[in-house]
Parts: sequence; structure tokens; C-alpha cells
Amino acid sequence: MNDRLSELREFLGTVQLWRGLPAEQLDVLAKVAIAQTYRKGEIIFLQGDEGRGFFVVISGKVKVFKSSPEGKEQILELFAPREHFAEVPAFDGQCFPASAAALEKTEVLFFPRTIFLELLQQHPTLAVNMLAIFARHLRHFAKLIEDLSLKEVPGRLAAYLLYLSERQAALSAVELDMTKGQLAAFLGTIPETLSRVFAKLSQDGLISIHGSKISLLNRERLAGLAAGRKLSTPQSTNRDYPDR
Amino acid sequence: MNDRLSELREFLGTVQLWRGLPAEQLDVLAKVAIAQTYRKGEIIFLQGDEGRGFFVVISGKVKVFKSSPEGKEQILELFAPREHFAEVPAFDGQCFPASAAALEKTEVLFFPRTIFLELLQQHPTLAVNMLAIFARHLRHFAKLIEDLSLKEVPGRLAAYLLYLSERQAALSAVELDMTKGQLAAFLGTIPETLSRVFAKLSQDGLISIHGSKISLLNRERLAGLAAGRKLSTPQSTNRDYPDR
DNA sequence: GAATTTCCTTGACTTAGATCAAGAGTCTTC
DNA sequence: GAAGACTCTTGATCTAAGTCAAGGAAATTC
Repeated sequence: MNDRLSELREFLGTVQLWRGLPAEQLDVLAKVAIAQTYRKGEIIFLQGDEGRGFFVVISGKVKVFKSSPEGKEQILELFAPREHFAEVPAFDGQCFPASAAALEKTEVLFFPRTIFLELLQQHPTLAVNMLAIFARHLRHFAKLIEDLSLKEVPGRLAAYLLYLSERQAALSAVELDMTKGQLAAFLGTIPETLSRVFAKLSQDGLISIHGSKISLLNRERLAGLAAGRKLSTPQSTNRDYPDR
Repeated sequence: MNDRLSELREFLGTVQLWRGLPAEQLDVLAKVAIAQTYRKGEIIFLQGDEGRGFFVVISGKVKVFKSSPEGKEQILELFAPREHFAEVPAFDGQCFPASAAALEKTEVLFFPRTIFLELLQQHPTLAVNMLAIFARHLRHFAKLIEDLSLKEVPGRLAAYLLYLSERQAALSAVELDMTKGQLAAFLGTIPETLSRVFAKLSQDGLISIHGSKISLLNRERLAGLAAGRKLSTPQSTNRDYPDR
């Protein structure tokens, strides 16, 4: 019994948000945390639901996404163990701005809003942690908006592959960290289109594909694509942007 | 001399971010603030520039935007007097994630990063103000991503018109708060397309247009469009979203 | 108040990407 | 290890929206 609690406390100490919190507070958190388990595909909350608190992933993987009436889906972010999501509704008390679902069997800890707000009052360091987290999300969203609005699918895919290669510290080959269908929803497209784009990049010799392993054969051209240049046009010098 | 300073102090007191700050601190801020003036169309900073601080609008209007090598532009947010922008780079010290330009003759106050961070340390209330501001931006970005990825241009326009009508507390007619060209960039499209969509909605009897004044003739169908339903399909009942 | 610039609209055309449909792999699961 | 269920690919077609081009309406400037 005590074991489980101290184990939990230790886990909480490794979570970004609670960094710098004294041990007694971690104990309090460990006691109020509500463990939940979700099966693969199960919904955790829906856009518009009342935001009663937020979640920390213990194991598994969670997608936070928007969906349209026609069933198309846009993944906003993915969360792995030790990461947390739905902090915004926990903070401002308004409804969830997106939905969340488990991509595989997933365990999370749920923290009710009230405890979160109390701690935020008492520990200024928490507010700074929180600001850093929000700032990261804002940068990520700004990037996503740029991709959706200004880049074509090949550019988005190229950018993602280069990002993966950086994250995995692998120059020549990367391993996709989700299914291609999920990647499509993450890049703002559909599986059919993504499949064709993979085929195209492969044909043009930029990558080669072996299941979920992708070899990056020409980083330079991939980077060009990611920067918004089309495949056909090798390079174009800078140009003026007339004020719209 | 003293007049200008006290005027400035008073102005700063009305800015969201500094809310709750004691008068002496406002004085300090008034002294370190650097006033800047920009002509219509002038760039304030470019994406990638080092983020040395942030800005409060005194008068005029500012757009924060992303642009592609081909010259297409996506406006992320617009800022009016008393609002501030570029808080994220001021907070995390990294480069600006987007560019900013004046849409008309604009006066701003610039606050160097260092002062901002100092105050943040000393006044926990500031961190909470800041969190509220970040939370608002995050919700706005999430909405923009949803619009870009899941809605067509007519839906985005309808949503914007309804938003304006709410903000202006006007049921029957709204006044556009920017040029149609800017609105196009705000909605993730180009002037030609927006113009056609305006014409379409007008033909179909949803709105009528008199310059920058738009009468909303059928809020219900506008709301349907904004929710992602197509113009042709009058309504469709809820449906399952198979897990992708 | 004429002139120049900026902004908006309309038309003809092109295209990226979505949709629909049908197979082909892969992976579970009993 | 066969059955079923996902997941991915490929082809044919459609369409929303971007591009190019040109004319008209407003608004600024001198």
C-alpha cells in the first residue's frame, strides 16, 4: 500500500509540471490523483465537455484531436508517458477545446482542477513551469498553422521526417512513431493522400520505405520541400512580399 | 515631462498583463518602456529574429503572421490598442515564431525581456495574468487549426461573421474590422477566393453586402456552415466517427 | 477634382488533394 | 494456421480553391 504511494510520488517527481515541488506536496498529489485506464481507441473526453481537471500519462499514448461532422480528424498533439494534457481547461475552467482518445492501452492520472489551482497559488514556481509548457504548446500550434496554411502535404511530410531524424538522432533512417493513418491525421490529410506522397518522394529518390522505417536519401531536398519549395523547382532566391 | 510619465503610467495600468501591479512598479515600467512608431505596412520584426522583448500597442493595429516563400500569408492574430504581442519569445528567449507588421500608422511600447522576467519573478500575480493570456492564445490557435484543417472557406467566413456579430452585439448587420484582403489572409485563403465566397453567400441569401457592412440574413444557415455542414446539405444528424 | 495607387471583383484555367472503390498486405485472435 | 480485422496502397474521378489576367471601384494624394 505504502509502496504504491511512494512509487507514485517518485513518478510524479519526474513530471515536468511538478518539477521543483517539495516532497510533501508530491505526497498530497499522490493521494488525490485518480488512476484511470483506457482501452485502445477509447475516448478520454470530447470537445465541449466541461474541463474538470487534467491528465498525466503513465503508460501508453494519447492523441488530442479535433474532428469534423464528416468524420475527418486533425490530431493536435500526441502525449507519451510523463507528459500531461488538458492543462488549459484545468486552468481557465472552460470546456475542453478538443477531444482526447487513447491510441493504445493507456493508463493516466487525473488531477481535479481544484487541487491544481490551489498548488498554483501556493507555489509560484509551478506557474513558471506552466508558462514554459504553454509557451511550448503555442510554438507547436503556430508551426502547425503554418504547415496547414502555407505548405503542401509533401512539405509537411518532409518537415516531419526531418524532425523525427533530429529527435531520434538518426541521420540516415528514421522509424515512424505512429501508424501511417495517424500520421495522415497529424499532417492534416488522409491516408490515401499520404500514401501517394510517400510513393512520390520514394520515386523521386528522396526517401526509401521499408514498412515503418524510412531512409532519408537526400536531406537537402527534403529540407527544401519542408521550407515550402516545390519538388520541381530546385531552388528560388528570396523575393519581396508585397504588403497585402 | 512628468505629465507624459504619469499619462504613460495610467495607460500601463489598463493593460491586461500588468493588472494588479503596484503603482511604483508601473512607474518603473513607464521609465523603461521604449516608444516606437511604425508607418503603415512597416515590419516590426521578422520570424526568426532574436526575441529581445515584447510589445504593447498604444494606437493603430498590428498583424502577427506567417508567410511562405511564394508570398502567401497567414495572419495568426491582430492586435489593437492596450493589447500586447510577442510574449512567448520574451518569456522563453527563443526567436520570434512569426513576423509582425503595422496595418496602419501604429505606436507601440517595447519592453526588454530582462525587465519582464524580473517582474515575473517578483510578482506571482503577473505569472497568473500571463497564464490567462497564454491560455487565450492557445484556444484561439486551436480554433484556427480546426478551421484550416476541417472547414472550407465558406464555413470559416460564416464563423467569422457570427463571431463579429457577437462581439459587436449586432444581430442583423456587422462591420468588417479589416480590409477584405486582410480578412482573406486571416481566414487562410486569398482575396479572389474570399470575394467569390462572399458572392456565393450573397446569392444564396445568407448575407447581403454593402461595402464593409454585411447584413446577416440567415443566422441559422450561417451557423450550419460554420459548424462544418455544406451549403447544399440542409442538415445531417449526428453520426459515428470510426477510430482512424 | 484629376490622378495615381490600392483594393476588390470576375472570368478562364489549373491543380492539389479529397472521395469512392477495390485489392493487397499485416497483424490478431481463437 | 485459418479467419477476420485492420492498415496500407493504387486507380479513377471530382471538386474546392489557387493562379493568371484584366477591368472596375474606392480611396489617397497632390
